[in-house]
Amino acid sequence: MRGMGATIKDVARLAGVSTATVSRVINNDPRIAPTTRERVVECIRSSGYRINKIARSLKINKTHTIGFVAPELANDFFMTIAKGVEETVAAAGYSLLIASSNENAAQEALRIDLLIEKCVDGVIIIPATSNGRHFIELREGGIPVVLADRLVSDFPADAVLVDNVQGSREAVALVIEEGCERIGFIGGDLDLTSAQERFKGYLKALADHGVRPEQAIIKFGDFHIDSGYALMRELMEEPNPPEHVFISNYYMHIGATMYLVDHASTLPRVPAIAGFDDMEFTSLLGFASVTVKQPVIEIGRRAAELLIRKIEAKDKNPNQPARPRFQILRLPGELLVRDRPQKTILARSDFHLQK
Amino acid sequence: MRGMGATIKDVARLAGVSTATVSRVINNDPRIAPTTRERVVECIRSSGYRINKIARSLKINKTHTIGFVAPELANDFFMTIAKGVEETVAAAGYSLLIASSNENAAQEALRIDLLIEKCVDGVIIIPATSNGRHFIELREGGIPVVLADRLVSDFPADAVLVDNVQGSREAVALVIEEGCERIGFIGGDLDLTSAQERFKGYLKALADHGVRPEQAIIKFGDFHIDSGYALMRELMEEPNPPEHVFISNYYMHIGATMYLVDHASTLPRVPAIAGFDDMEFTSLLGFASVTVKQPVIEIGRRAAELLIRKIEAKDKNPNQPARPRFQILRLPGELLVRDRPQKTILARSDFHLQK
DNA sequence: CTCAGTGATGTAATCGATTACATTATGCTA
DNA sequence: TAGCATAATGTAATCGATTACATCACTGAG
Repeated sequence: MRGMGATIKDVARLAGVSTATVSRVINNDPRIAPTTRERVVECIRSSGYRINKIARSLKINKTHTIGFVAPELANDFFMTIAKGVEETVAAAGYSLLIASSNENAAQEALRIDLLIEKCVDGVIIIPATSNGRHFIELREGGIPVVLADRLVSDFPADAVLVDNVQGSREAVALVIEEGCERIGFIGGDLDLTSAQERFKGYLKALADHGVRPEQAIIKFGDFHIDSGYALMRELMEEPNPPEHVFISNYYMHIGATMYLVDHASTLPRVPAIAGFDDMEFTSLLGFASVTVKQPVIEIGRRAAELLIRKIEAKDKNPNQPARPRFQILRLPGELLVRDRPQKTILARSDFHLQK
Repeated sequence: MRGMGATIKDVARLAGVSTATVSRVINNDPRIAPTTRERVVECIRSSGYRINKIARSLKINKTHTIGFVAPELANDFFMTIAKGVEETVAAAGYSLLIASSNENAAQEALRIDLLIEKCVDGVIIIPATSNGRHFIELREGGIPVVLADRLVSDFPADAVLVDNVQGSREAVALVIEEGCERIGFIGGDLDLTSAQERFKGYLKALADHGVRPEQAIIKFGDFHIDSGYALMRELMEEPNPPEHVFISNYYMHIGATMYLVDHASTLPRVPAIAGFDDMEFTSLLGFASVTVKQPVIEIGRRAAELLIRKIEAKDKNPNQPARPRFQILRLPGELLVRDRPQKTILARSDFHLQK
């Protein structure tokens, strides 16, 4: 913290006024005489005074800080949401206290405790698991919450996320309509609502077209690169592998692609991939046919807007809002159709370490 | 902020003790009688009391918060540094106030002002530009600073970064030793020290081997995908394009690869790429020969450790540390050698929007 | 028995702001 | 010119903790 900066008292003494007057100048209270204001402003400058927002927060009971909890920081998807959030809250005069839950409900609970103690004005959470029991402490503390990307059980709340069912349903439908009915599925842990919903969309698309789902070519893992790699292997080692695979997240898509690149030469037929998520590098993944592009930044922006609205509503009317219904905003995904799956082969080489 | 939570006063009343006693219990002061402690603890639980760290911070003049300023949030490299920082500071009991400078010195200055006013205990900055004049306000406020990844002029400070010169020098040397002397260069804005240093390493490697640099195949841009794409085009449109190109950052490497993929069929010869940075997706970039892998998380960890040491030193001895010399920690990069540049072609297709 | 020492707890000032309320000065009306 | 509205500023309580110092009870030494 600041070592020995001037305080409001120092400025007051210097300007020969009371601290109340200085405070009013700082806060642009209109009933300060222009000449006084000028003198105070000058003293503020000459003393190098800077407001201490900790003191201010204590008094006005508002920190202008919002908490953001994500399962992981080094993750393009989550951090693009964070970017949307930061943009939006910064424009509204808030700053962002960020915490990683490390994909772990216990750590998530700890981080939330900390945010509460630090008196954040609101919180945006990308839940680590489907377990939201520990979020109720926020509610008890009267802290507005908005969830992003995923929902949780035990804790109904406002949330902003993509329309997962619709997205995967459309992508899979498109593949079927192009003439391929046997579509494999690679998905994330069904504990996560996003994984559930994307699976549901897949099943719906099949049902819409009278296609019966086939156990053997439906695989679940955990939304990470390695899992995508492993599951694509499992699929390709089936007696009768599918010619098209729907992969329900970006990182699994990458892992699966890596597997195909590594084994392209030995596979009888390289499948095409329909994928959920279209991120910065998706266009480099050689086997993609269709992808569902999430409006990722927009998810962050909307979540932040919603949160700020809630905070300001609460500021105006601090007694029970008792709003009984929560708002779940499902933004539409965008279907990106690529050329027919390429026949060319993507190159990948493992490296060996030198020296 | 919290609506109506119990305060230390409420707990004190409930337990029939003074607030001092409650505070001592909270802070594990040993001279509290076991029976009293028990009673107070029970009252804390039953009242749902949580400490208000804002009030505490005001009194003890320490927020246990550190600021982190990066040029961009949705960036794998910066956020991997952030991950290392978060891990480390969280373990030491600090939390992270994060801000994006949007690659813009003016915004950077604003964010730093805000961090000062919020009384952070220290700051880690990945500078947006080489201009560090606005950092001196931190010094004046007595706030410890550590820079990461880049240095700035006008503000000598502790810093943690990779050894850029050494990394690019080794990578380029390796290419030369493999028999290719005409190596193109694609680099970032020389305003950034990282861009400067990597260029310097390139030149040094050439000089080491008696190779004269060739203006026409040395191109500068801005460390982004589009710039990499554009510069690779420029290079390939030279009358006599090089057969090997050194690209001095991850995103430019990606952009350049995209250009090559898009134009592989029309190019007389697709160059191999030696690159600075080896990130999650580098192995998917088909033309890489050698890459310099930065210890990215480690940069974040070390920066955080250094900062925390400085903070704690200052806590112990708040008067002028006046340490005259700053510590610049240059971590070694790791050279990753891939198989010879692939002859296979990576596939990429642009998409068209449907519906 | 007295008194110093020790342990447990309380009193009250303090951190740096904000703000309700009080006070004073000023101008305007009748 | 009295009287009152209004403008400008000051006084002091307050936010919720921490902590130096004071107090008090008890123990054991002399």
